[in-house]
Amino acid sequence: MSLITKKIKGTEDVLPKESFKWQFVEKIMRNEAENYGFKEIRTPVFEHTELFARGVGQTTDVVQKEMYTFDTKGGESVTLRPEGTAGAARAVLEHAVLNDGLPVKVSYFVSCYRYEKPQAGRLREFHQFGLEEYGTADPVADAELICAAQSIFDRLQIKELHLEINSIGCPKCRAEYHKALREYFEKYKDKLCDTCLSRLEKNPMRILDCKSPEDKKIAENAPKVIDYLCEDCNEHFEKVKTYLDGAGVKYIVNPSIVRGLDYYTKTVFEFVTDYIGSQGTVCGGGRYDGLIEELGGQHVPSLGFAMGIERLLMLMDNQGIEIPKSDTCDLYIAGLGDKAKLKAFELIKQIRESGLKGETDVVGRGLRAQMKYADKIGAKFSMVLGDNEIEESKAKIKNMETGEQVEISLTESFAQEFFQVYTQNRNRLIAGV
RNA sequence: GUGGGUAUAGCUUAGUUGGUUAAAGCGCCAGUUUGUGGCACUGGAGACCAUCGGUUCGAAUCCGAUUAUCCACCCCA
Repeated sequence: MSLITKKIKGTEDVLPKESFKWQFVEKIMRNEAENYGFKEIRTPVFEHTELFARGVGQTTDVVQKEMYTFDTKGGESVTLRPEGTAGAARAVLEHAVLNDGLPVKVSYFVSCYRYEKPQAGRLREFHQFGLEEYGTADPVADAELICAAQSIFDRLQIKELHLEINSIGCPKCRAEYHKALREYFEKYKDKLCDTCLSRLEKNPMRILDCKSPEDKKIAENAPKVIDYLCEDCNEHFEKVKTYLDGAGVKYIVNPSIVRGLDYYTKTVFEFVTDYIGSQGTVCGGGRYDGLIEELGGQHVPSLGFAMGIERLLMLMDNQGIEIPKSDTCDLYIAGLGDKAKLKAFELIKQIRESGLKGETDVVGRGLRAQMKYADKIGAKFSMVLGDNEIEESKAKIKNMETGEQVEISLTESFAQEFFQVYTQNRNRLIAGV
């Protein structure tokens, strides 16, 4: 296949037959975000490279080897966003949104870009829905945020998605912990895998979630973060758990949850499933008390999460969760002959102006083919329009499911009359008659 | 970046030990006479068998390379 009809590696098209799935989950996410008091924020796909380097962290894989970075004609380095948090934080800072009163709660739906090798649940262009909250250090905010994510999953009827939480402490207690970890793993230096050896220098916490069985064994007896949390962090974590218990949100504490982005502090969490292959994290987030300061603002304790839409959709698919299709057509008018086709064209416009979905033939098909088409697109009602109908100024509306026909007139009140038939039918459906 | 699997119509696949016009189901289009869809029937369009090269009288089939794609590591949503 030639280049011009080939999509870029790691990207995906959402085709007309499946876009309703995206629209459905987006709708629920936006709605639930509103219920929790989050307002949408929209930011550009690209930012100054420096933002991500500072915000996400110089040492992270995302920044070091996965960013789509390029120079503009003006010579500045810009980067396609690899995640949504940094851009949102930047916008909030730049426009002094924090002055509008705290907390500031924002939601977003964004495409993200990372130059990785594609596999199940991992794309180069992917989509995230996220919530961010700025200006609260209270553990109740952590719990509320997690609740919001849980509510979304509940409304989407997702099962077997486990919430795992942990606390990685503040920079102070984490430094202590890193030290202890290094001391511990030094003893097993000759047994650790190569990647873990380099982690020992860079970020020893990552050794904890190494998949290698041998390393896992060694990590089992490694010092736990929880034991190294300072009093403040420990109390915070305990309270988060208490609030979650209070809200009836089930979780397990997993000390090996680490999170790969530098900005996280204290509470971190993931929603994990084994329904979608090895990339099982559908949602990840936590607290990032230092981020706003890192970007040049005041000390503003904040937190947030992001969920991967593609992974979510894959999960729902694999669990056989049916997503309701939106109605495609309320009335199809089949026209016979030039005169009738013109009339059909006029009438269908009235239907659309009345707020309903209407279609008529646009490819020049015969009656039978038009009826087949009406059936195929799932039209609720159909109407045949020929010379007879025009002469009598009356036509029959056919219920495509029951075959039942009702006569209505082709006057200016056509759309209203159809609307009556339409609502009567819908009411009967609701009443279960 | 490192491994492994797979490449035949839009989709799912068949193609027997290399042997003439590459097959089926679904989907798509048209028709089954007089103005009504679903079912059924008939017909049609649609594939240089991923690409390039090699072995052979002859390759979708064997060999090699390339590309794409999938899966895993790594990393993360």
